[in-house]
Amino acid sequence: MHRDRPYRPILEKLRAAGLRPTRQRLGLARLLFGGEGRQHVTAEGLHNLAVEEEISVSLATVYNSLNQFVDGGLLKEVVVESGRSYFDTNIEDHHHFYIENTGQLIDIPADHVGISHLPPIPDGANLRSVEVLIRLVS
Amino acid sequence: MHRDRPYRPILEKLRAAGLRPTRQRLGLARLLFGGEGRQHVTAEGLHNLAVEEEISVSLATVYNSLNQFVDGGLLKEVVVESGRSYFDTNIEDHHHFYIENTGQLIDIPADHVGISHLPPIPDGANLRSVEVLIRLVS
DNA sequence: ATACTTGCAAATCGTTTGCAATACC
DNA sequence: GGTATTGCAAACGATTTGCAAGTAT
Repeated sequence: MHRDRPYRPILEKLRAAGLRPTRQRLGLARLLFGGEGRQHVTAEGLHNLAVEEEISVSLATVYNSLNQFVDGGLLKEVVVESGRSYFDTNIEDHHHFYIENTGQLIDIPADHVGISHLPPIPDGANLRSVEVLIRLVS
Repeated sequence: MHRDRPYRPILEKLRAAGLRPTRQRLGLARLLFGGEGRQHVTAEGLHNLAVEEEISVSLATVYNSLNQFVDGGLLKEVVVESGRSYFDTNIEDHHHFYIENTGQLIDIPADHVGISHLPPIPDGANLRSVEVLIRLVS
């Protein structure tokens, strides 16, 4: 690859996830994790962003990359609407506001929600996550 | 309509929601709210059930009916996976366990989860709901 | 050199819709 | 009779996949 900005940390991120740092994965990762760092994106949104930034990548590759980033622990998927997937660059435990009419997602740090007790987990099951989703309309 | 079991309460439910009690809506409503009362269904699951019970109804009508039931306040939609919608006959405020590998949903009554504090709601927004989803794997 | 990745177009999945035939009031 | 509802098939939007061409190590 030609002499682009190195972005060592992003390159490392990809390697850490076991992904070859290809032109398109580097470009997408830079949009997601570099500089201003997007919080929440949809596949289509990220593709549009890439097009604006002159990063040439197909929508199929955006989908594939997002899934690989999720599998590699670089992103979390947030499900708030059936039919559209959001991806969150915040991979820590946390919660969300979802503004239904605008489709906007807003992070809520885990410690801003106090959960005082939970029911016992069904036999034989293992806890994956506890997600609080606060639906709003504006 | 021929002399089927009357199921007065179900008929009333439909009327209350402003829906004509047609053969297929009555059949579906009976599956959902009558007797054993299913908790959680998908459109396809309900359609299969209908076929088993010899209720002749098309998948399109199942989808339409489920949406009408939601609009009429007879059902709630639960979003846990993008790409598939679950419908819940429990219309009270409550939470869910979701067993990811089996796709099983389990209700948690609202008072089994203690939420001690929430962050302030963004300006100009109105609260719709607070949903706790506990993801599990078994 | 080899295995992995890409892009395109076609395929798939769940869901919605147009419209003619049918059922409800 | 007039309007709402149904069923089918076609349309849909989001996402995935097969495969030939291109790229990273």
